[in-house]
Amino acid sequence: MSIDFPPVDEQLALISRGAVDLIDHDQLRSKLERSRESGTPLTVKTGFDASAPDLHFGHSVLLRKMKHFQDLGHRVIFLIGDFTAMIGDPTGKKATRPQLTAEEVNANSETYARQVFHVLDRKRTEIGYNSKWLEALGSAGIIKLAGRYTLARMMERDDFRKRFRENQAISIHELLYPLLQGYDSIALEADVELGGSDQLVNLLVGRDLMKEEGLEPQVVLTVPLLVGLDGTEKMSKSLGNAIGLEDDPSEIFGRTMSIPDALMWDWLLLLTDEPEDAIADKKKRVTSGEIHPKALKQDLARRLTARYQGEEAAEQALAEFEKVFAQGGLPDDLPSATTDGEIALGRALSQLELAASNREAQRLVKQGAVSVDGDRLTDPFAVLVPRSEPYLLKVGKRRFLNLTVQ
RNA sequence: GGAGGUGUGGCCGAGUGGUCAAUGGCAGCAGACUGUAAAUCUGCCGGGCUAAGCCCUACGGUGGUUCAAAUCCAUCCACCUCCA
Repeated sequence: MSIDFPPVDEQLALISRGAVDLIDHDQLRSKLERSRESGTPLTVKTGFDASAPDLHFGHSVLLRKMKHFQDLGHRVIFLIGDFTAMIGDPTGKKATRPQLTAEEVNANSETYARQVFHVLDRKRTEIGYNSKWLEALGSAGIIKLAGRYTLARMMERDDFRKRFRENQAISIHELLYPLLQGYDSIALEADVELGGSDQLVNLLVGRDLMKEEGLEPQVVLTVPLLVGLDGTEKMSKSLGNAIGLEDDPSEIFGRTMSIPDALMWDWLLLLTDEPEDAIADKKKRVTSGEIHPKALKQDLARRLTARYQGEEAAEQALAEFEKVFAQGGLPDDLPSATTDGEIALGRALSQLELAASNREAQRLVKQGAVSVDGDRLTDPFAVLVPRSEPYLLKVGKRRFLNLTVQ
């Protein structure tokens, strides 16, 4: 069966949108031309490390790029590195990574399989596992593969060179990672490989190995690493600056609102399909004072929430956000709890998990972070006596609780 | 095979017998300011106790020396470097 592809220039524009590296452009063009003439889709490979348990917006940048290819009619392979997970990608690392167990890999793969389809088209995505061919390679195959690359070339990499120079350990198996990843491209006969910009050197190894194998080398396309909520570090769950694809609507909305204004432009480019000139125009209008940055950020937050949680939930999240933060009001559904008998304020906070510990609770109260029925209290030993109406506890800006004292 | 080094709170990193719940930085939390931002300023930042105090736990593990140990000794573990 053959497919009608959009004009090559149109495809190139969408593909290169937001990209960091494209190696190389002319080769991609000729691949696209051939594909269009013959009606054969390009094979687009994206490897995912099986080490990340939950997907977040950072991953979605890459997933969206995959989606672009999908929308254009190409064949997209979501390749789970279950075999390479035994090594762990050394890219950018200062130390050897822990090797995952088979169980961890399996669990993570399942999570992937569920979460990627928040972005990708389920019916048109192939999921692959590189153990399929890497296991078959055997030790002889791996030695042969290793023979195609030299230590000198491997040490051109900044991460390895740096570790070597600083007398940090580099295990032999780490050198195999890029080679095995490159072998994936051979096995799949990939036309294009996508990855984060930190993956550039790994992806280029794939190109080299393909050439040696007598195949047409893959085109390498990298996308930027999304900067997280803090506005400086790349988004990662362990840094706590991430938004998960499966987070609650109010979380997605609220966290998006918390990014620094300056980060909005990046996010617009990488997380939405808004045309680049439209983004530039908005930026100009914010600078000139014509648009308030908050309005723009709110719109972005609403759109992102809607994408993963639906329009309705997004509207609700927006309304609630305005009510709670802009107007100091209350959220719609307040959590509630009940205690038996009178209780000191500080104790109530720790027992009800509004604070991590008693000491923490007392600190918060003393710092003026706690209000009861709208009045700030600063005495952690203030007693909440039984009454028919619940007390409204507020800790900081966003922790609320309706407390009934019986 | 030989010689040496390192292991401190979420992270980095001081501290080499008491004044150390442990300097400093980052991260985090809270307050002020705002647009819930950012930047800035301020405070907090192991836990328990109705507390300007007391107690418990903590400096890789275990055991010891000492009135007193993150600091000394022994031993074990982990990691690293150099020489061969």
